[in-house]
Amino acid sequence: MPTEIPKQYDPAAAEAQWFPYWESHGYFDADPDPAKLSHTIMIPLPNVTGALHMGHALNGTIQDLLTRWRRMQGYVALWMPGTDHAGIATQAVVERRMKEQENLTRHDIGREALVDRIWKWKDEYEKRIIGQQKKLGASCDWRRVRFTLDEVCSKAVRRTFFKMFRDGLIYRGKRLVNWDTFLQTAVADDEVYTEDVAGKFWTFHYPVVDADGKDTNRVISFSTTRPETMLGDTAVCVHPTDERYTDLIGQKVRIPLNGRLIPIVADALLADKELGTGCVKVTPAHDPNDYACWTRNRELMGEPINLLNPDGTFNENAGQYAGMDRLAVRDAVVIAMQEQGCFEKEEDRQIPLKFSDRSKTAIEPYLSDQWFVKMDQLGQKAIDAVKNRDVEFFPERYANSYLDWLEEKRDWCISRQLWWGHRIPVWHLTGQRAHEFLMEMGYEPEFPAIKEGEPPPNSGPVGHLTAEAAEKISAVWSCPDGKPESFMVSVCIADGHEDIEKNLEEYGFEREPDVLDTWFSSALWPHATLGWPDREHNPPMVGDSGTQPLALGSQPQNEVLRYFYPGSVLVTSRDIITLWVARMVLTGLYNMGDVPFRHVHVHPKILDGFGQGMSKSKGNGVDPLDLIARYGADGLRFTIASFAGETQDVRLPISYACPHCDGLIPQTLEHQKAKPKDGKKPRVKCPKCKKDSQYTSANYDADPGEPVASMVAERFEYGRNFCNKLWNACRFALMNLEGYTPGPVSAADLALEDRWILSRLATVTDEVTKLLDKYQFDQATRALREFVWNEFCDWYLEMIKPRLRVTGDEGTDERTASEAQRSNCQRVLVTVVDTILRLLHPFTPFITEELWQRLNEIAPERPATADSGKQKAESLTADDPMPWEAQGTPSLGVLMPQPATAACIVASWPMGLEVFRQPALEARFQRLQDTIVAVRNVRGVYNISPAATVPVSLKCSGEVAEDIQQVAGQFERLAKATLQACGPDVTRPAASASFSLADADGYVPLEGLIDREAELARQKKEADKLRGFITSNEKKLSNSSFVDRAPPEVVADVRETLTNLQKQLVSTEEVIAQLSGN
RNA sequence: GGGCGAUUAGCUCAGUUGGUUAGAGCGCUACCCUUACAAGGUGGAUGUCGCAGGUUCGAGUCCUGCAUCGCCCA
Repeated sequence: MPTEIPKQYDPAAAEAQWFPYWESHGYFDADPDPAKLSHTIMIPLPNVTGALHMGHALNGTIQDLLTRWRRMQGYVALWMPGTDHAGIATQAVVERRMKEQENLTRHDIGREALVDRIWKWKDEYEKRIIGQQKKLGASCDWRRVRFTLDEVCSKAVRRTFFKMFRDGLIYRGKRLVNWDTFLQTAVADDEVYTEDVAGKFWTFHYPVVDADGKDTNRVISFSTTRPETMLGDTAVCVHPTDERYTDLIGQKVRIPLNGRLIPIVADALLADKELGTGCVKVTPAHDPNDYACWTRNRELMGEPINLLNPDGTFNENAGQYAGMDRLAVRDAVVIAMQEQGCFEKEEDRQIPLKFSDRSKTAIEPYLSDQWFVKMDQLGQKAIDAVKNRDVEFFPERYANSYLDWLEEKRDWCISRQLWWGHRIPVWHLTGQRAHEFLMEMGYEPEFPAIKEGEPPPNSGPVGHLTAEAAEKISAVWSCPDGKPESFMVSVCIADGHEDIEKNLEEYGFEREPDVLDTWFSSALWPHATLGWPDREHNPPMVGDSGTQPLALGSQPQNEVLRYFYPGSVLVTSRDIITLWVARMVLTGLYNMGDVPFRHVHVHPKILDGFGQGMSKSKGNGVDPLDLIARYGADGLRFTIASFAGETQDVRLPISYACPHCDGLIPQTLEHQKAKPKDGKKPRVKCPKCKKDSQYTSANYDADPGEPVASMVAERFEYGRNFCNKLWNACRFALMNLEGYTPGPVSAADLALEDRWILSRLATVTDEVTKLLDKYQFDQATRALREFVWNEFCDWYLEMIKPRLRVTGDEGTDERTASEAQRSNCQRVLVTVVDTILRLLHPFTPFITEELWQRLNEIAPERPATADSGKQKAESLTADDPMPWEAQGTPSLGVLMPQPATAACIVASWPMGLEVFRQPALEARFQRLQDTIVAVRNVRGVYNISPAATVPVSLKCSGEVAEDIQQVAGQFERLAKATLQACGPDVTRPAASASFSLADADGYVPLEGLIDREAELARQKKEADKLRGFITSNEKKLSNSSFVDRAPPEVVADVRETLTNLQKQLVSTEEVIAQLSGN
């Protein structure tokens, strides 16, 4: 049976088998269990715009790793899956495709039809994304998958909006926004990028007028890159201390284009004496800096003048230019200024221009009605949460970005002029009827004056129409000019009151067309997904017909929300710390009164081979499925985990694998950018077989049936090779477990190498556990890889081979002893393999499950320490220390057989191995390893045939000799050498190669093989190296400052090192003398 | 302009509170298909730790300045 194990690990087979197994056995399911602690991770919801790339794979790997690890530790570990509707991004993708393929705009098909199409898109990509996550091994509770626009999340959004509206935290105001004239919506700052484009820099002047409005002989010059905005100027601005202009401050100038008179104002923040003419025009409606200047000087300037229609043409405020596109107006205005004699000069210049990330068109600053959330109080609470460490960042430094951003307390613009999203639940009515409406509701509204761009002055408690209705309906009103006909009422309706909505609409109210910013709904993710605001029923799961009735407790209540909130850790990338993390904290505190998670782990970003972040727009994304197909999910995961440290981002050079010969073609920037031209898809040429082929691209799909060069990243061989090594180590173990019987292992049964490997195992277990606690996954993978490969495989497995072989004839004493030895050895081996599989499971779940199941067949009961085999946490409550925190030490280092769990995924995290830790033993063993390596070194240097056995003698103390003798038998296997002599009286045989270690000198007689000159040279080189070390150590010790001021243990260390080095040098010099002498 | 980070072997990266003459994987190289593993084994070569100063008995590590790159915010 054991011989059936293939020599190579087949990831695809394991993946296909074990994921459905886990899922169907309910191992991913997380249900409240008061007897255990919860561990909650909310997935940073990927958006449904497109498929996942390697950045998501890294993010997902870490979350799965943490979830599996905590599950093994005995927590009820919930990893909540789901996706984000990603308002503008998704709508833009669907609209673009519709335009390309059918030449239709959203206005052609209407709101309902467009939303319908986007839902279809969402269904397709949600399926694809979940498919990718499952391939990666994501152990989410897939029954709980959520979507930000589903019923549960929508209810949370609606409730939050209502609460904030009622509490006066939401207001509508005029604001300068980034306007996308193509998509005709405001876009957030983070959806905008800046690029330098070739532009022009014009200088004009305005005539200064006198008190009667007549032109004086003075003019004032200024420069601009956007002359068309002159039509909306409300002032020109100079620096208050600029002597060229001080006498003009307070006077007026005439805009030649339309004759309007505007003031000359002084503003130290906007005007710069050193720059250009020192004077700038002010167009508050179309420039953020000008707008800021206007807010400082509004009484001098009057209202901002908006020139723009939503589509980018100019409106009636532009006078004769109304209806023209803004760029056409620009040309016309320059000509008009020339004709008026007010043109001075024109230069070519690179101009930084903002573009919409969604439509790739230039952004126009645009004054429009938007909804805002006030950030003063909400923001402060979120700041406090981090300052008093209710929320901690790992690595710590990222708390700065969070705090700096929140400190600005900039109100959050939450409205988007889109059709895909949560429609704002506010109904408006303007005019007499609106006034009557309030009267009917029993209100005597006053006529407060409202200032543009400011929240309504009474937006605080204005809203409650009646105390009884305060949970359902809330309103604000405004009346800028105090006349009943300009009375405007905005009513917000809570969720679940369609009757009131209907009544309002019958009364004449119209619903707000805008939808909410996507981040508004994702901000609620940590509590919305758990069913908030419903506190009586658990949230429905996939396939449920309605809400879940609850079994626990006599009162119906949402146990899921109670149990899993707040979450444990948020795992994310640093670029959304402000956009998302801060807002989750803020809404969590507002809705739940507690933070959404205790820890925020910020992981590195995956860059391409050129140092660019991966993104859909750059076309450099790599589909994890391509890499999983080539390297296996575990290989991918292990490699990814090895990237995840706290220092920096990681580069991933990509190649394409030739479909004809598997030759590699390194990816270039051109490959990333290339798009089909004249119906032809770009191709790559293989340098090896010279054939060309289409290749995988994020920009388009390859033609069906074409051989396609897929993306590969050689760095993942790291993980793949490791998995294969593990596979073969376990294959060896399984092949040698024939006849295994469970039974106790006592200290007396342990060989030196057993005690060593168990000690190392205990040390590594401790290290890995601590590293995972600190989110240092890279170091954890290194520790594990090194242990498994360089200690377990390279040394332990080699050393136990003799004990696994049964010798002696049937019935003899030798046979009996050999069988007993084999049996003990098998038991230790089983323990070590079992523990390794458990330690590795969170990193490489598939292969460990596969091996676990195979191990279960042959060794269903395995020796373990008293503490290590049980699922202790089953009887754990929040008040108990977690098992790995317990200090209790089992009295004996004895292993007792215990039944293994049915699956690795539910095995317990290793613990209780501390009894085996023997640092002194590890040090002694290191000495043996050094000796073996030195012999190998001699063999290598002299190129001795691997078939030839060499004799070795060692000169060392009696104590060391005792250790060496214990493993004398291992010299043959490990160094193809026989230990001939060992002890203080050993002398150097003639014609031998030598080596010198800290506590032993070794000689390898090489009659006929040794080249005396070569050996002499080698020894001289060695002596030089030793002298170098010695000199530097002596220098230190002769420096009195060092001896006086350095810590005593450091000084002692140096002394010891020096003594050893000197001893080695003496030995080496002796050898040199002998070699030179005879 | 402000903040954060990076710069270590040909490539990709580690390097804990400063303490031998700096490490890993890949690649390169010599030998080996040795009864777990060639996705492997045993050896070997490879570095002015971005530059310039400073602190210190001692600096890849701390400080200052400079250069280059990346990200965030204005």
